[in-house]
Amino acid sequence: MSQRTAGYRLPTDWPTTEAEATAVQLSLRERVERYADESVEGPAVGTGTVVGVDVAYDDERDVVAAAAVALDGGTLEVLASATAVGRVAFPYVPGLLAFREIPAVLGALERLDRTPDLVVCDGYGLAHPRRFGLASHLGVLTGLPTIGVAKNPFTFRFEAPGPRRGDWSPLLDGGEEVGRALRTRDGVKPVFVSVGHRIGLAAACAHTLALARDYRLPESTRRADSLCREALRAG
DNA sequence: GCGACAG
DNA sequence: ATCTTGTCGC
Repeated sequence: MSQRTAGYRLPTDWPTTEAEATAVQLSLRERVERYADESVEGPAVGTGTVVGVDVAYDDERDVVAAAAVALDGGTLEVLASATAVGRVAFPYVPGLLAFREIPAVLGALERLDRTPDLVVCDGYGLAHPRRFGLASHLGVLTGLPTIGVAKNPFTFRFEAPGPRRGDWSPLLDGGEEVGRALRTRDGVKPVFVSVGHRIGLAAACAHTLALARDYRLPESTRRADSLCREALRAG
């Protein structure tokens, strides 16, 4: 026992400075469960409940809105969704995105009446300056399997993958492979996949391809993106 | 010191 | 992230 029964909760000591935030990352990264790249452990592809999370901001009003959308991993149909609106908890600082997004994301997950088999984040996991991006952080705080699917290569390098859907190339930080540039649509620019918690890199890419069946981005993040924007207007 | 920099 | 219409192309 002890996966979670009482909901997700935000640590009471949420950082307010960059130094504190960085220290938290260095500490929590020890708690990430890493699987081998080709590991078949973790959530099965094409089944179960996949949850996409995303956040939208209105810096004018200092308001943030998050959304969590649960999809059927096989049909990609929406099963349930939830949103949370609050105050911006941290400024945007490259490498510290999690401190800005996670408070609101946990609120939305809390209100979601489903237990995710996998959570898909809009951003990075392992592919991070300190190997502890948004997806890694959310995974550690919730205990759930997580992956990060980003739209930009951040500070990393990569050779263009082949032109077809499914083609990929290593995403590199120096000589270390921290993720993959994965083509989800023929002839369209790739997305950048990295593992968060309790999943391997090949499985993370397989899930991404299954979710990005009709568009470049995973259906989970597309639904979460539109929903949090809608919630931002309303809230 | 300068430039780059997930969302 | 966000400011923002139409438009070229399959």
